[in-house]
Amino acid sequence: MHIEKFNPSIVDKKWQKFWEDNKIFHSSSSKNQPKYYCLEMFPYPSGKIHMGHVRNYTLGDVIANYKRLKGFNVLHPMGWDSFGMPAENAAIQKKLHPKEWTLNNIETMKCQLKLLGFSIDWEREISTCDENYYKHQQKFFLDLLKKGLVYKKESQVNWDPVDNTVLANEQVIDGKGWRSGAPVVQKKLSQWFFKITAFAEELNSSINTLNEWPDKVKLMQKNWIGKSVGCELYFKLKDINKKINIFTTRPDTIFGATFLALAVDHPLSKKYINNKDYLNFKENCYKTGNTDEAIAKTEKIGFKTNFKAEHPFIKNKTLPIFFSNFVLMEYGSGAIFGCPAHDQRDLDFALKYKLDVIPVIAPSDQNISKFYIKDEAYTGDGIIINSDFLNGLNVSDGKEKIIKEIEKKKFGTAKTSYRLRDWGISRQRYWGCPIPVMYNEKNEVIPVPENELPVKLPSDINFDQPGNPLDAHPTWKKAKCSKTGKSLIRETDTLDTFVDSSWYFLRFCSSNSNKKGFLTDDIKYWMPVDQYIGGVEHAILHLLYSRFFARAITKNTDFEIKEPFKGLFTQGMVCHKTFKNKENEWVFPEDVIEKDGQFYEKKTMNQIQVGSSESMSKSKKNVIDPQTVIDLYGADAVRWFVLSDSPPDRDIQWSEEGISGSYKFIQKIWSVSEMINKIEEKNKFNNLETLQCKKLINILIKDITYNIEKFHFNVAIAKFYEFINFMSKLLHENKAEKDIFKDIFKNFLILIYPFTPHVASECWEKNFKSNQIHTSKWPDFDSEIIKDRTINIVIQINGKKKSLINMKPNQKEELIFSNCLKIDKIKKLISEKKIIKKIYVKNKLVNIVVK
RNA sequence: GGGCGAAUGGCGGAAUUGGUAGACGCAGCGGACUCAAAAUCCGCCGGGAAACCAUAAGGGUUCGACUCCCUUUUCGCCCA
Repeated sequence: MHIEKFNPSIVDKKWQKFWEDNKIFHSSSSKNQPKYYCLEMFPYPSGKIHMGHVRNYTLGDVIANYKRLKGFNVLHPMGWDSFGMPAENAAIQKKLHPKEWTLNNIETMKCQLKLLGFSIDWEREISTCDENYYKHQQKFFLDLLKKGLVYKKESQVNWDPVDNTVLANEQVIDGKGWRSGAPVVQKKLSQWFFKITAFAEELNSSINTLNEWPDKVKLMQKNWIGKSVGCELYFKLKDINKKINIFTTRPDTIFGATFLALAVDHPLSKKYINNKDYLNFKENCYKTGNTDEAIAKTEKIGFKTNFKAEHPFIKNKTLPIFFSNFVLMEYGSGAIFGCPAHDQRDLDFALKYKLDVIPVIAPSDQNISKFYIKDEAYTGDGIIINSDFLNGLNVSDGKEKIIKEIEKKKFGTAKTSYRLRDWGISRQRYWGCPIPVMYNEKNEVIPVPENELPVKLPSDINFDQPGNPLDAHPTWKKAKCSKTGKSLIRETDTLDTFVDSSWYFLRFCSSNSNKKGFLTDDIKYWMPVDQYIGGVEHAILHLLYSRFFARAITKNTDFEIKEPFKGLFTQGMVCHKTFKNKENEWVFPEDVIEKDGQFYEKKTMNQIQVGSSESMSKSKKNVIDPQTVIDLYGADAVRWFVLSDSPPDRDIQWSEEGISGSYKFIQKIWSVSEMINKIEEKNKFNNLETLQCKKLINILIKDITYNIEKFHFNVAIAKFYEFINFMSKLLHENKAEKDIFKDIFKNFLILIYPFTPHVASECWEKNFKSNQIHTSKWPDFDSEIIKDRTINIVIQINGKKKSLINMKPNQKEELIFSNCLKIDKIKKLISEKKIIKKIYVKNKLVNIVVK
């Protein structure tokens, strides 16, 4: 039998054209059908798509296709996160206007995404640098200004004195500007902020409702928000009329307090500015540095003062006061009380300075009288002891009670603090959304009237001078007040690009609405995003900002959004081996050739050092261009490969063998299809194998459905291999019956369509004379056919597998045991031993415990 | 330093969550077809002659542990 090869370069284009011409992937505007919103993080248009994009969008595409076949109205859009620094760098380096550079890149990348056959609704395409997008953002900014959620304040920034610009933390490398190389200075600058802290509590508590998010991401957000519940507490100083304020999250351990520790520059230090010993000590403290890391690593040292603090709850008890290197003025009030028994840092300090250690919490599973602290603090929960009215309570009840008491006696107040800081959104750059405000001669903020929006970026811009190009523009910033006619100056800062991406998922719901950023009816129907897919690198900022911004802009509207992303999936990275030549320079994989297990540089045939496999990055040149691979193997093979080798949430190793294996599999689907097409009608076997085939397709339906729902695409793929190998074998042995095989294959094609839509569509057309596979219904499996007529029951002795017994399911326990005991091997193993216990797990195993 | 997670053949990984460890793929080995090669097809493929031993190492819980608990080691991510 001669079978033509499957030719992806022709077939891919054919179907991509068909899908586009017939608008197959456009979501329906009718809102009667159940909806499914599948969204992948939109790309920054940096030039070409990379393998990470391919993986991300393939994962989403499987889900989108699957949900369509399941009968959902699917929204699967794509857009461009198109503002940002690289466009300005390109402008400087290549003398290209940022807009031109960006639009070119979008064009290229859009073509590439289409080459992969993704089922994207391109009619909803958006781009954040488009004024039709950012004009709505400017409106939202003004809304938030009205709501009091945007404000301006002075803040410390990283300032590059050569480029005259603010740098983000990640643009500061070893204390120097990444572009100028000049030492960065700290500067106070007036900047715009979003009041994300107003939502700190809600953003924190609502994390618990996100049960389709990875625990890892939820934890990272919780840690970032950093809620700590505790109280402020005032200690009176003995003999002088002064108080020291401390913040603590463990007021329940107050009876175990044996000292106070203050930051070296605490206000009380003024009393010691003439004390040489103190000054020396202070000098020493500065040496240790002030990062958490430095503090954790260095030995805790203290300087004992002559002051004593009165214990608020124990009459006549005083606590010594130290300056120390492990308390910083920047945190809280620069003072803590030390409870050595229940804090390791405090304990280390107490042991060094021979201070009392009073245990006040005992583990509940231990004998209290025997419990004592040696050199390890006890930080767990337990029962409070040695603590007067708190005795017998657990930690959380103790906290509650002591805080009440503290407030009652006016020794302090309950306080919840958050690590989260307000979000600084000012960027001194050109290629971003202009902040729609102006200033009058008194430097007062005048919001741009809504009917004057959008504030457009000027297109004539000059990057020759350092600093903010907008600020340097000769005319742009000059404006007039529409009411008074007075001259005004525009804000020349633009918005952080994280603002752009904080609401784009709302825009997709109404992407063609000109008047409003989104329409209530649309977001009521489409939101929340049912499945969001992207890299874990956005686990904190982007996802937290989106949760905040969606809340903020829908607050007090007719549809408030709590959580924009119902389900979140974070995919792993695509890795590749790294190559270095003799000169210690990175070498692209395409310039390397393998021979007898050794690697050589193609040009010179010099040997190449092979380094570890790392996530693909341009700087290490360990990148594979998706375009080349698509040209060579076709879209389906590439899609298949990025899904096949590893679970989607882990890193995947790109390999030449892997992609060619995927290509072979695509060819195999085609050859099975062709063989089925050519089965002779007269073949009638009704043999065991065809029955088995019927059973296997039903098992496959079950397995694929289960594994797609669980995001176990790599397992789904293994199941496809297993099935097609079985079919292929029967076809080769000429044991296949036409009608039955066609029927089975029909279901197989529907199942594999979400993964490899081109080859599935082509096989469908060839076998079933229809180009409508996408209108198929996802098949259900027949649970009767799946059932085994006989089952293997494992026989264990003392929990170890010794034998198998084949029986009909649901037999009586006694019968199974008696059959087991008839087996020679089992007889032998049991002889001379006493049967202690028999365990039977229905239809699975028996375990005979002997002695 | 703290928080979180991971470790299974030569490699990537399965094991529907406490019940037959190693599915499936890659690499490798043997064979068929071919003048030959590629492609394709058919076998084998953790160790051990076997009893058995094996899921990073050691302990525990259990009739039974890759799966749960404790200790150790290594690696990864996050916060500083």
